[in-house]
Amino acid sequence: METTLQNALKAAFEELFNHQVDEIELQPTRKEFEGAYTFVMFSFLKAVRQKPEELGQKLGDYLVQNLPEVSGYNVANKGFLNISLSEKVWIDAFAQMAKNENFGQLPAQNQKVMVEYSSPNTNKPLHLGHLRNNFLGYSVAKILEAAGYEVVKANLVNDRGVHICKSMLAYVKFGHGETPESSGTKGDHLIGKYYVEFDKRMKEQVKPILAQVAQGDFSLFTSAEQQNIVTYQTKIAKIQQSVEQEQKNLPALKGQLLASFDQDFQDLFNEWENSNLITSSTFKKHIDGATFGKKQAPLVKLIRKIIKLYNSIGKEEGNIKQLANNKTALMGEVTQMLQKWEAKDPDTIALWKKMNGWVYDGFNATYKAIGVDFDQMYYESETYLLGKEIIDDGLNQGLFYTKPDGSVWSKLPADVSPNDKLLLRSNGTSVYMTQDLGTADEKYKDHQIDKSIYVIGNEQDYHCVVLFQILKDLGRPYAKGLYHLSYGMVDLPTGKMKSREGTVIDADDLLLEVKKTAQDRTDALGKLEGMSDAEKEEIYRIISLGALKYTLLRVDPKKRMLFDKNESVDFQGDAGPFVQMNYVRTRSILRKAASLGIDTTKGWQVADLHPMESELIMLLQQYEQVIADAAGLVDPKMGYNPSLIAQYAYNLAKTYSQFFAECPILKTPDQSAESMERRKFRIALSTKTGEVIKKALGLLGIEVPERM
RNA sequence: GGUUCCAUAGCUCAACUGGAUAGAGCAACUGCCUUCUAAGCAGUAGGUUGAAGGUUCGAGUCCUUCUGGAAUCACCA
Repeated sequence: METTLQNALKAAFEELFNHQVDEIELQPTRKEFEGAYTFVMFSFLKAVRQKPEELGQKLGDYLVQNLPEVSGYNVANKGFLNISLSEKVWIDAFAQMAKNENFGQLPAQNQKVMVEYSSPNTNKPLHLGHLRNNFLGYSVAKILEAAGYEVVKANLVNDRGVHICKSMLAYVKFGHGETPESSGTKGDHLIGKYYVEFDKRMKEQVKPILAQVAQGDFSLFTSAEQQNIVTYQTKIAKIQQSVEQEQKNLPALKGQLLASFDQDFQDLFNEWENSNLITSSTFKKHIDGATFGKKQAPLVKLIRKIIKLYNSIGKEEGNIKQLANNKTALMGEVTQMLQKWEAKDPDTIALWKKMNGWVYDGFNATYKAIGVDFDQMYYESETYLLGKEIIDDGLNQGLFYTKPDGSVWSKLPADVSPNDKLLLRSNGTSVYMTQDLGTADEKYKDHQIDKSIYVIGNEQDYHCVVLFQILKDLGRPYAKGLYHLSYGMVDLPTGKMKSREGTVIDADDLLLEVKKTAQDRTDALGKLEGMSDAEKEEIYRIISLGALKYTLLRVDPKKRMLFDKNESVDFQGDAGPFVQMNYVRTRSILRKAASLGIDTTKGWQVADLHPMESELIMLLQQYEQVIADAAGLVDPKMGYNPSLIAQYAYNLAKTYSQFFAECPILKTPDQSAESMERRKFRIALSTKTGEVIKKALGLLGIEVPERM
């Protein structure tokens, strides 16, 4: 229909004004105005030298005369041509849609796409951030399938390296042979416990080293490291100076303004000042959350500045700590263990396999619980040696070069990166980037994919840019199909999630909590009476997952989002359960219709439409377009975006809810044939809406219950 | 310091990529369950889109500057 209108408008321009138009853009008419499609005329006014009202009238008349489907038009706000379609168009469109079982499945693209997501570390359990990643990846895969692609879901598990050895070592030293069975702990959580344990022990060991450094004794470090430490310390000293500079202003401002703040603020301020101005996150939180008067602003601003400076010092100190960590006895043992692992020492490998097995059991349980799966697993333990032949390839092509110490580097265009990228250490071992290069080749070898989507957080934007650039420079055939679906971090009200500060929301815990809420709410409504416990459990599961997935997917993936455990998982309004509930209503209608003995298989005949009916049909008709948008068929930059589907599903559910409240479906005013036909039509409309809701939610990885 | 991203109602998010009177939900307030599932529907209130300039028929969206926030820039992964 849209293209018919576009062509007709093009023809109109040519016939009426002898003016060639390449592209006509139509948009759905806004709800407040009469019409189905809107043509924005502004850009054409000059070319055809017409006033907006005249042009609108001429084009409108032309459409009405030439297209039987167009029932009318209006020109609004000096430039918007709103085109109305006859009700018959909508009725026919719906009749066709209702027959189409494959509605929502776009024609085959004859292309293969790989979506890589999840990519966990085997040293700690999954948390909220992973959930966003998993839900996004799974949903994008479903959307691409609906858009006609063949999809391979891949998971690249980070199962080797220093961090894995940390938990292994901690387990050997402090584990006393504990197992998931003996401790009653899920495997991934058990390993996570030892990773934390390692960190704790290392912190103890690093203290004396740091004390030594503070006294100017760098004897433990190599000369290069010593240089770095000096650099860091110089930076710290410089920042320290700035702090002192700023601090000088503090007493005066304090004397002037502090009394104007509330008691909470004053208390926190005093505590902060007395603790030698050490960053107090509670104080910062208080400042960020509060509003201040204009007069108070200078003091607040100064405090902010000082806190920020202290944060910078913290970062620099962190760098020194990092170097010091490597000098601890524990880290020495870890390095030894890694070398043993790489040398395939039987005991080390056996331990590694045993512990990884536990983690995989744990992960698989969580994957199963959240309803995601994979077609292809990759393990870094198997891919970390890949990429070496790529090094040769790049050296031959003159894209890489070798430094005197034997390390290999990649040249990069200045606009991509000012620094060259290390690919091979001087000791000949490969880095993260090298592995990823190799894995990219491997993926292509395994599946001949046309497109490859990496679902990775935006903290790795730079890494992906460099990775893709190198592959492009190397002339890899799949390079143009690479796409980094860069999603924003999930923030908590307390700020960023940090495992060290214990502010991580664990995935398994969260699932349990949300399920409990779903159960309480469902039970309070009391609609599940007479069902078995197993049936109820299943419904709690579906609703809680729906609520959780919806909250994480309704936000534009690119944007960072805030997650408040107490408020974020909504069950009302713009939320998963609301959409699910409207599906349930359509099912309820069907059940009731069957019990009334209404034959829903036969067709129906209506001549006109209630406004809510046409609105529903219009929305239903947009479904396939929404899939195309969400899959990036129109514009890849806009695509890979489940939030478009979530928004659509919510709109459809909301519209159905209005229709449901306004239009009696089964109840008829009389027994006339017309009323009977109307009833059958509304049942069909209801059924189709339910189908589309189910399909749309399916693209988000959300299931629907039959009752709730 | 360089680069990139972000700032919209009290809160969480939208706004079809430059279009109409900036929309939803939550929270607050008013109505509506003897009738198809009220996790609902209808309504009220809530905005100088961080600030100031600019580009044009038209700016939340593009450009410049400023303010505030985040990420990143390793022989870590």
